[in-house]
Amino acid sequence: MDAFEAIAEPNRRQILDLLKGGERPAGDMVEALTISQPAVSKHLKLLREAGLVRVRADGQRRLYSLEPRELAAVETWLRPHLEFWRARLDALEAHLEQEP
Amino acid sequence: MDAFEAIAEPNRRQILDLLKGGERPAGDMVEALTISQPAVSKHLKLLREAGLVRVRADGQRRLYSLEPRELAAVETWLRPHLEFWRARLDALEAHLEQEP
DNA sequence: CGGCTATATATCTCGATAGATATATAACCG
DNA sequence: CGGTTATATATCTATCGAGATATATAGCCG
Repeated sequence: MDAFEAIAEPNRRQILDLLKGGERPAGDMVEALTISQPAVSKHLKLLREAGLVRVRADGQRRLYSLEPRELAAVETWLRPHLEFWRARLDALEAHLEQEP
Repeated sequence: MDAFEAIAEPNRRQILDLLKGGERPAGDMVEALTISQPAVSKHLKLLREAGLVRVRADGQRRLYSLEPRELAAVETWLRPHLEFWRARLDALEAHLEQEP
């Protein structure tokens, strides 16, 4: 599963949002989400395989953290579109200023 | 279907990429992609419903163009993550410069 | 009108995904 | 060791998404 599919799922985006605050044990995600522990574990596995998070063991806990490399790939696709959009907005503004 | 799910599909990303070049008839997308005409039509419908493209009729053709409003929602989610990433890269660079 | 072109919709099938419950693994603690 | 906690895996089910083929709609042209 690629990064685009990975971030298409709301629970997974929420996990990534939590990890913006720094490294966190899997249990934190289970608490924060409204789905079962195994479901969270499965999402974490997908995020790992998509290269969006890293894990390290800490006793019986697993500490997850962001691995932003693959998110950058999303941005690489998205950026030209945002630029296209900004260009159109700029053109619109210029037009409006022409006839105020 | 929201914008995140919409851009998760490669054929749909390719359609959006084509439309960066400006308004285009549905037939152009059918030519460019390797899937059937009805499959393309279905993707176009999804993109319309997701608010990512607009259509207008031109005789028997339908002209599609980008509607970037919803893509901005993706950026809104993505941007803080990219900033998190940049902060870490900057920290790494600073560290490397410390010991050259 | 009749045929042709462009596009959309209907229907079906297959594979993938998300979830749940049950169970396994494995580290810690007494 | 035995129990407890934290997390992962197995299995099953229901739903969904993407594709194909077949068909409908609708505008154009002679």
